[in-house]
Amino acid sequence: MYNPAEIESRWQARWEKEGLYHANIDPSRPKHYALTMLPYPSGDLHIGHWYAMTPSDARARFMRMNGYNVLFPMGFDAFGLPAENAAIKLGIHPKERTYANIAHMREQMKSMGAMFDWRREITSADPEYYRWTQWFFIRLFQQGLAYRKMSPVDWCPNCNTTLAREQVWGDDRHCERCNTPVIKKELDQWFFRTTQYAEELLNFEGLDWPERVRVLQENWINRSEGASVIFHTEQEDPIEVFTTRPDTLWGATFMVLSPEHPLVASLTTPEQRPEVEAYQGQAARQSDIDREAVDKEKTGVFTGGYVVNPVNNQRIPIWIADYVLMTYGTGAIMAVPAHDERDFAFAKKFGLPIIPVIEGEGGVTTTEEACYIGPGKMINSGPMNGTYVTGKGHEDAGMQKVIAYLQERGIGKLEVTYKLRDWLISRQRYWGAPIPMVHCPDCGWLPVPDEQLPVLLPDDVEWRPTGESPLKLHPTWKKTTCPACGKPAERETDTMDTFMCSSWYHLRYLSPHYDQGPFDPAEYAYWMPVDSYTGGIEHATMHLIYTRFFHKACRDMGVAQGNEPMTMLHNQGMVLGEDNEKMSKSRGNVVSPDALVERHGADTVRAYLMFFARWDMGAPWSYSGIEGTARWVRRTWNLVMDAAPQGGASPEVLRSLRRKLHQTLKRVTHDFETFEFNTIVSGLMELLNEMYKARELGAVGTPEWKEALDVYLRMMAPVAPHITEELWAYLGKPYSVHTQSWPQVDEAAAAEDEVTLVVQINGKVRERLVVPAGVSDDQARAAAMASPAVQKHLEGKTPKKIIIVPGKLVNIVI
RNA sequence: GCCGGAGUGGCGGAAUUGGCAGACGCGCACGACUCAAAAUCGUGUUCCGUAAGGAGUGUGGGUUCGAUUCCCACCUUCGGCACCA
Repeated sequence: MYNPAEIESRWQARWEKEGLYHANIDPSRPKHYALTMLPYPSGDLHIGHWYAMTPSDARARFMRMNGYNVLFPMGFDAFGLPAENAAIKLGIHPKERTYANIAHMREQMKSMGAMFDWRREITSADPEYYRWTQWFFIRLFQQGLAYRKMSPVDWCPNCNTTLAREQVWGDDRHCERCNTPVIKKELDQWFFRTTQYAEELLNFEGLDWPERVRVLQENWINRSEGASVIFHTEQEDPIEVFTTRPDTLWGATFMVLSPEHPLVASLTTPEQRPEVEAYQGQAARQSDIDREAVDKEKTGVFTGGYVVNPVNNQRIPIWIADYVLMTYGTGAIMAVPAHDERDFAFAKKFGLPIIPVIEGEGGVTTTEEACYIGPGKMINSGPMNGTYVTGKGHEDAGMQKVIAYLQERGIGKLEVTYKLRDWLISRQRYWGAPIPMVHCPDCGWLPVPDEQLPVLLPDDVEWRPTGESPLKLHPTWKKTTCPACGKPAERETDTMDTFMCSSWYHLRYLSPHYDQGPFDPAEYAYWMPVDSYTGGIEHATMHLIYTRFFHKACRDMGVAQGNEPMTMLHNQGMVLGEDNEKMSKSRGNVVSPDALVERHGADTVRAYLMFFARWDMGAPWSYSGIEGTARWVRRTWNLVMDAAPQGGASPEVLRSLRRKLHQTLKRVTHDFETFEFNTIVSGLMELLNEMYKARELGAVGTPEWKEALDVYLRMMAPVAPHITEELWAYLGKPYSVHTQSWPQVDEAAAAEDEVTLVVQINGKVRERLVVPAGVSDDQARAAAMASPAVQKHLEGKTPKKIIIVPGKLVNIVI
């Protein structure tokens, strides 16, 4: 009787005791660093964690059986808001709660039977870990990649903290954690210069990553090519604008500044001042939601100031309008209403002149009614008249000509702009790694000396939210002395965004207790880079951009090697509830892995998660569906354990058993390589069905049968590690099945000796003929024509044409 | 609006390169075993049709001897971005 609970706990105990999954440097074997994104210790392991981790584990096991020395570590991304929020609600210290959750989840994870090397476990909230998070912050600061800036930031009034751009979601711009609409707040904050790597981050060379992630990152970074052009006010103040359409410069009839633009105050004439200031106040009070509504009626105010268009010396008015954003480009635009929809709408509303400067094919251009934004030849553009432009990027010859013209006259130059912004690191919260910086009234901002790291997070703080950083309210914590002059100074009281912790965790796994640096260089040299990274697509524009940035910055400071930290990436989809909705407690559709393991065993749960959907797509859960996989696992057990007829199998039966075995091996091997877990399981199911048939026909006891069992168990081992280990031992084979090598395909055995030849007439299947494999085209044609069914359908007509796909198909065209 | 993915039986899904659509599993139906039920085993299961046969991979076109697969247009849906100059 198959008893998964007993088998699984017994083998797990033995594997752990004997260190079966310990990964150590071994120069004699090729390495494989398999990494799956570490969980946040929310309290309970979710079926989604199983869905992410167990197929990744199976893949890691497959690689191990293929001769690789595999590192497959696990840890906890333990800092962060939810722990703090939950703690506030329940009155339990975040640290206490987080570590209790970790203890619980670690035990839950062990029930997966995964090949995690627990000796390498990390917890990002351990001082032993965040000492090095702080060390990296200081290195980035020393590289000039960390800087402080007063800036308007997205602030969640419920979480009482700042949010990065990607932590603000949806049309109503709400907090990703608590759904509260965010507001703007002006704060002095730490930033990392991710923008310095914008161009390099667009280069995915050598990365075996999904197209989807690449596109998301490209859109996020959003490179646009154009020119920067300098205009001068009548007071000779320069105003720089960025434009992707320098070819339309002759059509610029006004300029628009963002209401926050620094020059607005000095440009505004006394008579316009009241109106301008009122508009600025109104814009400041408006949330981004209102400001960014696309179809919103344009608003704006004339400043009273003018600039001169450098190409034609036209004097054009300067307006301010909230459709120009301070956070993109230079916060100022040249407005060309004739060839930009937004400028067109603005000009129409405020009665500003519209001058067409591009004429499309057939003389099409902008009229009072419609704005023409397509390609064409330049008109009304003085020396550039007649130049053909597409309006798309630097590669356009017309564009090059225009930019060259601007450059010669010192008016403008080639420019590339990115939407990517610098990474806002500061969080006004308690449960995070303290930013290791000290502010001295005389010396300014200085890093905490390395030997004083870690800057410990104190336990005795008032972590209930006040809108101020909890560390600021601690009576003594922030008081220190200046590392340079020794005078009293204050610590930075903000903590770091947790994405900082997860940007380098793959390095800490290499040597989690190493105290001479963030990682042991010998371990780094052997294991890095990560060969296979798996995790959710939701991290495409956050974690995966940050960790790439981090790696490149480390490379440039000589701490890391290579251009990329993770060479291969695969994303799993999401397991939805049975109701096809996202799982949530409030919907009551959450699937508990613990209950499933108790009922079916981990092997069945693992197998079902691999089988029930394409891994990269995900699908709704089905409680009845898992019965099928449970049946398969049980049938595997019974195949080995049940009494069966001995002997009597014909050579044909044995031949076809071997054929199916090696065909399956070929397929399963391929599917493991390409992360197609669902067809791995279905392939094994098919093979099992064949083995049952062969067993009924007396195959048991033959060498073919023994080979089939051996290979079947090896193939199944990565999917269902416990039952295969048990059956492997039962068959008297050497411990452990998981250290066996992956079987080799016998191509000759896998080859078919008969094939089904499909005969079509005008593309419709009319006959299926079983013929020997390797049949010649002539033989195929003859066999097809000889078929009575074919003759019947030919109705005596002569074929016009006969197409033959060797060994597969004959299509007779009449 | 822009970018990307997806659309195949009652359901989850399969189909190396343009060549047998629906593997595998769920569910369902019938049968065996059983006093009975569960479990297990067997058979069947895209739709229409008694059958011969016909239709069929979101819709409409196209290329081709042949299209789930390639091309064009569109619809639905999911995800991302969105006054980005």
